[in-house]
Amino acid sequence: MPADQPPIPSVWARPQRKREQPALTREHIVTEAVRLLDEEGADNLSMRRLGSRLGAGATSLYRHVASKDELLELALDEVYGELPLPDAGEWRATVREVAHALRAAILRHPWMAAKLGEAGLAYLGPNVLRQSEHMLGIFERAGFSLDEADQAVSTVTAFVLGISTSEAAWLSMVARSGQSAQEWIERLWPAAERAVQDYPRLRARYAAQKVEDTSKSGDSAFEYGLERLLDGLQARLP
Amino acid sequence: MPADQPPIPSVWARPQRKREQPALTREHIVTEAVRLLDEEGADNLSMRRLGSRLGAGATSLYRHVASKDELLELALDEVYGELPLPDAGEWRATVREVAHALRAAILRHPWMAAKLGEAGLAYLGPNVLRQSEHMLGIFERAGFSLDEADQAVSTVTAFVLGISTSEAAWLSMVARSGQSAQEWIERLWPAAERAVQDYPRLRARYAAQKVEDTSKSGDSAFEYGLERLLDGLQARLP
DNA sequence: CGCATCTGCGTACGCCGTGCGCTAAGCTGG
DNA sequence: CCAGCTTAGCGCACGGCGTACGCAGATGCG
Repeated sequence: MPADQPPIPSVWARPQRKREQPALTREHIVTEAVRLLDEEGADNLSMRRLGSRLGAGATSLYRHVASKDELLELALDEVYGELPLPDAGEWRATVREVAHALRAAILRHPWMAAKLGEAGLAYLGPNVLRQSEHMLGIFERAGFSLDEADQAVSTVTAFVLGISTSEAAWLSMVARSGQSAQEWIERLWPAAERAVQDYPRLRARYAAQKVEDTSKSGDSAFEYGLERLLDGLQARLP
Repeated sequence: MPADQPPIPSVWARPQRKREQPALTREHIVTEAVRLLDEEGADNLSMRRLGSRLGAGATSLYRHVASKDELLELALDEVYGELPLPDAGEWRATVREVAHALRAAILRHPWMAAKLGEAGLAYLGPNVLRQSEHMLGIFERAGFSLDEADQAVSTVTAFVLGISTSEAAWLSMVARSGQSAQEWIERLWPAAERAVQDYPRLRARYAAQKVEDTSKSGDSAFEYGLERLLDGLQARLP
């Protein structure tokens, strides 16, 4: 380490970065965190790594964010902000649109599912609140009481979260492995075949899924469940 | 550190623990891990802590378990083993029973929800497989094709997982805080009130929930959603 | 200009998961 | 009964983690 030089009395040599923009903003940090999570997965988000991506030290982030957990809550709410607030005529179509959008967001950001599982939905992010209010409105206008609309929203959200979580876990696993989904299936196949051999129904299912396109079968399972749910809700209306 | 003593040539002094039972078994480790998770939450499970609970060093566990992740998969499957495989007459009642049992297991072991979110359901634990096969059978006997039974199982499971995950996250948060649920609500109240004040429907909902028993309202939301889902599925049968 | 305030950072602490190589206990074949 | 091999458990060490703390420089205010 060289001895610290005497300061050079020149305007040009002076550091002079005069905080044109504060260089580190909560917003900036959160959007970069989302990027890092998307690109490298939840395991690879550390304050040090995030800091260095922003050209800053790890502990500098703590000026803008209380803890890593808080940062993750912010990231979650950020993604919720991507969701639309559609308001078409027919309630089923509207709910369908929101449900599809939520699932799409989770599949775009697979780390979301696990984090939602830890944080729950009670954490009061403004975008989450806005989305909830909006969905309550949709069901109320469809003819549900506020009480029942609340339960309906919980039900639909739970279904979307639950089914997308499984898909997201699968996506994360494949992404971590660095292989393609097809390769991963091939590799898993022998173990899976052995595991299900005592279960005739599972065996038939696995065999069928081997030849299917994985993402297509996810789509159809999602749509099937969503329609059943909407059917069940619709039956409550006069 | 004292110099190592010369060995005492007596039968009684010799260590003599002759591996009556191997003292550390995969089974033993997994059940203790579940206990630790239940008592202290997922954040407080570390290999060192688990080891010391078993009177062993942290790295000794690795003789029986490949990694912490694998241990968690084993713990998950262990809990799945608690679930019943009911086989009564009416399919709705049977599905209801399984759904309630799964939710109860998640609420008993709140760490499960988050771990399921990371691992997905594709991890081939024998107890998970048995449960899946059983549910496929229930729906098939009810009159669904195997194809549709598979989607129905996914749907019901997704709903139960999704809604229980939210409840479990809430329970974990309360447990971590060391306070009672009621105290926690009181403390959160001012912030919540401020957050929802621009959203009339949410405001009404929050106000109503303040006086309700939290676990009761969880029960009723669960039952509502489950019945709607079963209604929607039943409509597919002749 | 002087001072209070705020931002970023270096250092450090106590954890974590886990790879590696040692010891000693049991098993096996002669 | 011995020699050799397998195996369970452990101590140590490495690199990484979240984050508390206090300093240094820049900024904004009187």
